[in-house]
Amino acid sequence: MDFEQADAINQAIRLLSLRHRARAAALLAPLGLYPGQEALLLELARTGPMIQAQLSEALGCEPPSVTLMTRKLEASGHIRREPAPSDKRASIVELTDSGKALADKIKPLWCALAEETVSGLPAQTVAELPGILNALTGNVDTRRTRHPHGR
Amino acid sequence: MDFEQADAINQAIRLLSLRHRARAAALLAPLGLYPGQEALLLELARTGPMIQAQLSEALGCEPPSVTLMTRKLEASGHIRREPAPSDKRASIVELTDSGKALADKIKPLWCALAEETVSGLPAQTVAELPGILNALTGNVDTRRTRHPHGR
DNA sequence: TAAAATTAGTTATCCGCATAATGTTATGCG
DNA sequence: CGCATAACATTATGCGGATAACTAATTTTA
Repeated sequence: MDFEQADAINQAIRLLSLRHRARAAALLAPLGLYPGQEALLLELARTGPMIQAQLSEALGCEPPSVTLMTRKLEASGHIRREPAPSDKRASIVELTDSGKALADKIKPLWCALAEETVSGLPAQTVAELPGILNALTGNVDTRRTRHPHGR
Repeated sequence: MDFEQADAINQAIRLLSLRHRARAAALLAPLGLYPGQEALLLELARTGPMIQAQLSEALGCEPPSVTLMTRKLEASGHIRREPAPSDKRASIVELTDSGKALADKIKPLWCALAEETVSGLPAQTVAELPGILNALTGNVDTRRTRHPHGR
């Protein structure tokens, strides 16, 4: 692949990251949320209470990031952390009523963001989009797919 | 659009951002670069010297971000900043010899990253990918959607 | 031409996310 | 058993990127 084409792809991904995140930030700001926090709330709303290690896995970010996110969301009253009875190392994270209400407010915003993002594209492209993006992600994911002679 | 589908799209974009950036970071680390800096060096290599406001426009990030990036790249000797003769407010940014050499080292890495990213996808999808991603970006770009398509 | 508005750049501060190092608890094995 | 190792969580630190507030220089306009 020549550099022009490679740069077009890499730059497009970089710019999409910046703009999609910025747009998400603008939509979430009225709810008092920063981008990234909505993923945590939605995951808890979808799957139910879980410990931080599971959240870290589900969100695809590292445990220290989850520590900070949960601390802030706990401070704002949207989640609650309780010690896990079966494992004294772990904290079970769950939504408060406030957090559940907030998750319900996020959902329509999330739909609006996705619709805005794909507007103007052919329906077939939209339908294939998640699969394509996940394939790209899987190709560069060094998190789960550890290589034999890596690190 | 229902929430499931919307979330699949938004989450896929979020995860791709994280993973692609992380992979870029791993590739750039041996060169002493952090992700984001390569875009600045490549833009200068492509277009030549320009003032920071033009860099900000080209990179799609805000002027304060450019201030920090240029300061660090100047400190590591890869770029040089000179006062613009025609406008005493502006600084002209250009690559040093070290910066030019570094840009040439980045290019193969950038090609490798793009190839890795799209590996396994049908050639037609790869060919359409930049256009699709740019369309998505344009849809959520609240910054300034002028320019058609350059580079 | 003097005043107002715009533009270039910097500083300060915030957030998300990362890695490294630390303390604590579980667990696997000899 | 007991001890080494792995796993959960946290703290500290650093980077990219954002906004807000500011200085200084340029342009517009009254």
